[in-house]
Amino acid sequence: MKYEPREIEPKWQRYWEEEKLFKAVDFDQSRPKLYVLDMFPYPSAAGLHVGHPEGYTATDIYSRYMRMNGYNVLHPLGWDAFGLPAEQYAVQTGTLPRKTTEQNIETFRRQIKSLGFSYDWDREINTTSPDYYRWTQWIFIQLYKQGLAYLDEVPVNWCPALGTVLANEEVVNGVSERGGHPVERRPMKQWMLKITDYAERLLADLDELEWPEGIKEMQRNWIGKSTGAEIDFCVAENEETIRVFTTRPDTLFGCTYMVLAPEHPLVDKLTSPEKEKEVAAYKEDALAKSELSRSVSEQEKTGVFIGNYAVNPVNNERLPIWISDYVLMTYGTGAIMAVPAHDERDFEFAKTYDLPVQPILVPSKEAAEKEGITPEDVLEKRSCWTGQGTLVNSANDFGLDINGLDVENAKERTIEWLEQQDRGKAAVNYKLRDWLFSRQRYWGEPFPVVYMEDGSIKVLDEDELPLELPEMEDFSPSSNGESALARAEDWLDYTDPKTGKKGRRETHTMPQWAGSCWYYLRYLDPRNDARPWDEEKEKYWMPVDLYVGGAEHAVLHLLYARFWHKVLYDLGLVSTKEPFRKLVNQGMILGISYKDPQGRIVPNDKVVEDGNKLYHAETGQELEEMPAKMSKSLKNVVNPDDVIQQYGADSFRLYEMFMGPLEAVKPWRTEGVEGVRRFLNRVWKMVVGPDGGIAEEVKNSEMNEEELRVLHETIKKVTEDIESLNFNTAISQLMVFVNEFGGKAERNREAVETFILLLSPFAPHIAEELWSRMGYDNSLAYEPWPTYREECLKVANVEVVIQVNGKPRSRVTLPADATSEQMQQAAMEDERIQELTDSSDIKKVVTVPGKLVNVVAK
RNA sequence: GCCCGGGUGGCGGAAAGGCAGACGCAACGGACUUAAAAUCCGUUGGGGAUAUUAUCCCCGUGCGGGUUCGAAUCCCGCCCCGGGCACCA
Repeated sequence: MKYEPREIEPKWQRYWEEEKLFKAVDFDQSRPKLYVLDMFPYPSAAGLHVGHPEGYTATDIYSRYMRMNGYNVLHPLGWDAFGLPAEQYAVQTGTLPRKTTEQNIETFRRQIKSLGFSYDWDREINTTSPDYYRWTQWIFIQLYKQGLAYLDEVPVNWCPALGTVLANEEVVNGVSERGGHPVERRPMKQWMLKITDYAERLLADLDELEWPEGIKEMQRNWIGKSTGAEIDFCVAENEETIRVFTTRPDTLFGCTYMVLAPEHPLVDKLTSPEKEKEVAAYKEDALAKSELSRSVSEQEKTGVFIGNYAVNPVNNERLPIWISDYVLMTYGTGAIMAVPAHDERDFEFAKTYDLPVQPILVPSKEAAEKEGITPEDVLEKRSCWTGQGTLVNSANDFGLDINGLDVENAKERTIEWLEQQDRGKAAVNYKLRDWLFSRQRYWGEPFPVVYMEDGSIKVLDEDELPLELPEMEDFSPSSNGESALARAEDWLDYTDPKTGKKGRRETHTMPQWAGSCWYYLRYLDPRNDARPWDEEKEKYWMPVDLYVGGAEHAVLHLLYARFWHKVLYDLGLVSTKEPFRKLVNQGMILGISYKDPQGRIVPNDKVVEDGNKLYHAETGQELEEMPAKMSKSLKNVVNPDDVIQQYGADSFRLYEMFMGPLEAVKPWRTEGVEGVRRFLNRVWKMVVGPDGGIAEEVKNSEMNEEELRVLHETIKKVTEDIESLNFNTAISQLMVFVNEFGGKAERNREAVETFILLLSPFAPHIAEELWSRMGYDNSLAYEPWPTYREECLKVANVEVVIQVNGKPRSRVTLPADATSEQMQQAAMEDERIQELTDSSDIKKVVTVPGKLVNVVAK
């Protein structure tokens, strides 16, 4: 009887679902809890692609394994379904987003279920369901009440093509991350979340997380903490002071001019009458520039002198004040002290406008040499030096002398002096900015906010939630920066049920990230309609023990969710400081593509095969294989439905895990799926006979030493590899087992049963089927995980390598527990070794017990 | 430019400082078959020597050095590829 995944897979999927086999039990005190979470998918119209199930398979294997180890596993899934792509798709097809979203979810659910994952489907959630988003709104209200949500008129990233503003995180190189449309800066009234209040904690608490170092580093860079000083500069002939932030207070004596951001509030006040025209023109220019042109660093520096001077607090030198767009209003104080001798940007600007350069720091000869310059180059203003060195020309008559100090001590001393003089203080700055939280879109959570006629802002009461999204025929955004909701007449008008006062609802909606900021908490108590979650359940299940998802969420989702979690923690609503204890990023799966000799990637439908070679159908150029990101345009997308149809879900799962390490980027090869399918065929034939019963070779026979060793080696390796998520090597060990036992005339029954259990987390359908054919009535999902016996791993004799000067020259078989002396003796007696060493002196002999002897001879 | 990853057969990839290439794919040879597919068995890093089939030698983990009895693995200096950040004072 043949292995037929198409028959057995749906059967077991039905069984698991009907029996609710993977139900997570709240408050089970008899077993330790384990929360294993996948980043929930965004159900697109294209359906699942092969990248999604990679992480899901990994967490499924781990969950199934841990259940067999006696854990009470919470492993849920849901849908992150609000957001721009769904709305755009709905606009294109002319259907309601709610409808298309429902269809997409249905497709995703069907596809995911066909892979046999052990989710607790009773906990399925959907961010677009009013039962869910009422609590997203509720959390927003808590943020508002904490003063962490505020309205601000800010220059934002307005994207005309998408008809919405975007967060800084959603703008990449000046164009929208989705779609690549141009983005311009434009002042608008927006909801902001004060994530900056949490910058320090978001940074510090990274240390306690078991996350990939790279992701933590990316978050650290994003938060961008710098320590330095704030220094006040008096303006000559004026009452004003200009405050700057600098990380290099030690270079204050080298400051020769100042620069303000063009938007700086003091610019107009400080501009001299004769410079007004020029300044106004420059400001207009700078503001019109998009983020793109403004952030290209190679661009030449421009600026305008505003006709006024500030005073350097350490030496009373007059410093011309300039404006330039290389100074950003959004970082620090929007003003800088320029130290051209020791800052590349200031140096470049000073060269352009012929401003004075004052060196005050000399590098050591060696340090300078490494950069290909000399200390004289710095002192004679030919080179800019930003590294370590010794301070010079840095003393005044008012008690500050930092000459001869190194950078660190000079910083400290300068700050001390500034504090004494009341001219500055130590300060910390973060690159992180507040989170722009509104979108001019229809398909998102409505803000529970009303603008009252008297000008006040009212957030809705808890009993007014959910504020449901009105159903609209036309939900395209308006061109003036308001969302479609501005046209929802009936919905807009609000009358306070208690006071009777009237108002108009907020027409913006929340960004896609809102729903995913707290979904892991809703899984704990998904049907609670009195509270977002039960606090006791939260205490039982949290934190998430393992979180698996793509690295593209390194800063966005993962930073936002941590921020909300910390707010909830401060409100006493959650019991842990951090939501996700251990994080793993699965690597992308690439498609097979081809490149021409110029390195250009050619779409797969333009590739023709002739003999063993590949050619471009049109140009005739010879092509070379090259993996590339799967995309419709390259025609290299693999559809999981096709793979499952042809090879089965177990083969699909096994192949995705066998390709290579979970975190690595790997190219998809359908031949590889055939390989693991062949493996499962051999597994089937190892257990099942031609009549469908147990194969007659499976019996209560004695195992020989080698079989015993392979069995226990397999238990050990598979166990350890699942623990460390090295699924590829676990699978190769399962293959080793089948290579050993598969063709044998006698296959020990116990060994075969153990093997089925070891295989079950990876290929659960075939494992269940074999288990039941072995005569068991119950699912194997809660069978105890096999354990290995140390003594069975040992073998009586081992082959010991004998090296001469580190090169393997001979091998001898010795008892595994041979002593160093015995090994040495065997090496010396070896004919080949004697031959090789007889004309030289033996200097020493190194032995590694059970492995190797190295004879060092000269 | 800066910060992370990573470079091992034809390909995906294995290797607590101890026999490099486990496991799989592909390829080749053979068995079965009228034939093919499927399946099974065998070979497969490169070069060379001896040679009735086995034995041996040299080279080989991006490049160049170093540490060590011994390096894919550790250290120093480069090159290339992938990802992230990018006028953040």
